[in-house]
Amino acid sequence: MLDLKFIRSNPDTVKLAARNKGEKVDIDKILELDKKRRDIIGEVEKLKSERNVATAEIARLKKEGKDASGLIAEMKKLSDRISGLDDELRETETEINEKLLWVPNIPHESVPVGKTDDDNVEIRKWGELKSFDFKVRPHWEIGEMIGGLDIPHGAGVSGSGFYFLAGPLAGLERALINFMLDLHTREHGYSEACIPYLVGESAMRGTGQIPKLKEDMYQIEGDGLYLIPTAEVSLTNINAGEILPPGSLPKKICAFSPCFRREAGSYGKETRGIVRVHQFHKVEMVKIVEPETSYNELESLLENAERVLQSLDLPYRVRVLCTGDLSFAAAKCYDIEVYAPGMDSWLEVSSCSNFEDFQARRMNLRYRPDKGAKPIFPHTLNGSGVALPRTVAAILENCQTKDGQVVIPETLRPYMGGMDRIGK
RNA sequence: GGAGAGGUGGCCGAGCUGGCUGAAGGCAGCUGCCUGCUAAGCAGUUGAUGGGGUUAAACUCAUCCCCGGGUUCGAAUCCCGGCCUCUCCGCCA
Repeated sequence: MLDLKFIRSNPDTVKLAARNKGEKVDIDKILELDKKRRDIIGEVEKLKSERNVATAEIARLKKEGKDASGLIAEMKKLSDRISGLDDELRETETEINEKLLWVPNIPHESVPVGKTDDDNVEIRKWGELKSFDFKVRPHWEIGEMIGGLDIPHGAGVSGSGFYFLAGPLAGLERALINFMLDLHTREHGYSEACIPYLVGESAMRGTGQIPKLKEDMYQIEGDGLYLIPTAEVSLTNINAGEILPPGSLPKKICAFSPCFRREAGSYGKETRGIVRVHQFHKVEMVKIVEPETSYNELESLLENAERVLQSLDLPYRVRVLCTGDLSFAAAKCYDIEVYAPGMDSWLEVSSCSNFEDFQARRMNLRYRPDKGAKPIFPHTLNGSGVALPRTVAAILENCQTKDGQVVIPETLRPYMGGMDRIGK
């Protein structure tokens, strides 16, 4: 959420940002409502001030045993007017807030202006694309060959977009989770958290999934809860509504969680295999930091995520998203895409974003820089470190052998009881 | 799920037979003073949001005692709904 005062004094900046992001919002309508709101406030507060004076007078008269009925009758009328104006004010504010929730964050000046995925700019590549002296297979074929990737039964139990992992492949999944958490907690300075997977509507609003992306969320009927699409929601909202004390930033937390996404409207795209599913596991990193430091923190967050792929020796590229591909709440975002030779495509396994104070404002998360200082909105960031199914797919495809085995990356072997390959 | 109790400022804790109570008292914090040092003591001070105002402050007005409604000239105080916490019972990994 943007600061209403900022919108008031920089309407053109906000309009341009929305246009570059491909969002339609009526800023002028918001400004008009804001004007109306301030007019009402001026009037209603004047009346309340009058009432406060009269009320004290009534109290005094009564104490002295004098008659106050005339004044009381007068105040009754005044109070009616006040409550009428209060209603109107409340309605106006509700309307403004509702509209503010639909105003996207402003892209950072370093973000390239563009429309689609094609306008994203590659920052760097890491690792060698391996050459194979046999016909490389996509991960779903390898998964079937070595056993353990069971998509049909997932579909049978839960519908399309769900799958089972079994045996050593399930072990690979668990090894990856443990490895990533160990890396981030032991070497990157994050503290580990176990988090709620079901969250309330206010948390979803806080990080920006609601209202705009509501259709993509699984909702629990009857309880008003949502299944998290990412651990970001629980982690970033952890101190929502609070004022963090001096010295408490930066706060760096990571967590493993399942992620649930309806993927509404994306059928037909990338549906083979396990690169687009309704439920997957992910290790997520979240930072809450002082505003001046947030862009440095974004770079180190990105490095933390890259380390995962480097340790696994998987080639990847990093791209900075253009304005049109940037998500609603983000000011800047890097995607990390791992190369999958079987599919001959780059799979997004991490998004590292800086939201500046957009989320903090929505969830009223504040920070007091020094004792006695005014609270400010901290900046929030998050990045996947990294998403599992696509990483598993990339391992299967990059580490496959001619005779249909998969060589386990050395880093993971200690996590798999020393096992060095999967397959017959 | 059933039965009770409760949610007040950074913390503890009064007020809750409605009226200078944004809120006593205490602790913590800050600023002076004082005392060889420390401790103690004395005086003062310390919340948030929004409107107006200012280059910025100062200043000023309104609102805020879990949240949302209601009663009333006036509510932290009374009434209704919700959320959360605690205790006991039931259930359960």
